[in-house]
Amino acid sequence: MTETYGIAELAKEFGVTTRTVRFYEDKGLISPTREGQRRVYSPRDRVRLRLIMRGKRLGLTLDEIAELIDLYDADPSEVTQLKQFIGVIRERKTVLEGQKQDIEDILAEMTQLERQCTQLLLQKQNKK
Amino acid sequence: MTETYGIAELAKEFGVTTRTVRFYEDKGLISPTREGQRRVYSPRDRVRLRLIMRGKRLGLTLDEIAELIDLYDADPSEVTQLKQFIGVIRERKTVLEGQKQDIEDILAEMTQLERQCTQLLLQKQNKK
DNA sequence: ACGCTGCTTTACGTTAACGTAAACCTCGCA
DNA sequence: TGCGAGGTTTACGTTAACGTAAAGCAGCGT
Repeated sequence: MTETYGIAELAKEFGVTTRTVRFYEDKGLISPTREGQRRVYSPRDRVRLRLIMRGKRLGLTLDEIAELIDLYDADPSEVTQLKQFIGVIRERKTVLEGQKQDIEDILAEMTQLERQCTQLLLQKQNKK
Repeated sequence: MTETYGIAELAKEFGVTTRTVRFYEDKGLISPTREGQRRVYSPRDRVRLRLIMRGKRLGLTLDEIAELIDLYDADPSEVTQLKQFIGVIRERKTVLEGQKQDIEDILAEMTQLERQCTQLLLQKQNKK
């Protein structure tokens, strides 16, 4: 018996509403089974939700997230598919590396700005 | 005479439409001067546009970007303001560091996935 | 004078990602 | 047996970030 979860349970864990969880199902991002009319979520569904949240934090759209999830899921056996698969991964990597660079740039600037402010603050307090 | 730019010029440089540039003005993100009825953009406006684009790449909303730009602009002289200012910067930094971590995690996974695929591809080709 | 090109305002349309409301099951229990 | 808590479907509403279309001015080349 593998573990299962209710919708409210999962929603709470990820800090979203049940509406949101159902919405993701509509979009085909997760596919819980049913127990009567109720949705039952597996650990696999939980993993997907975690991936979705991570994607959202990165500013991806749900469609983009769906693409990425499909990438993990699809078990490509044909050679042409494999090559294409690798291509998509590389593209994604390039984008992500760009974003990482952006973040590092901004972080550097902010650290600098923070230093200046702290400095200014110290000066002001010494004068008093 | 400091350099100026037309709207089409700037739009092209940043790969957006003129509509977008005007939209950012509506939102108060940039404030070009006028020459008759035409908009005239300064180097300062260009810098703002660059900041806006960077923010967008990071998945920030325009409102959030506006906040950040205000942070750079506001020249805070009061001590309480300064402290608040530093607080906001630290919050932002925390968020950004989280995102950076997310990206690094995903990048690692993708590299791994890519390796597996390349491996698989080689095997297939050797068998032929 | 005419027409083209580029800019302008005004305003309605569109997509993504949910929010929110209504109306209906159904299970456990007081 | 009644009912409240939590789940369900259906469907219309909302916000952000523009797209797109209409209609009009301004300069300038012929």
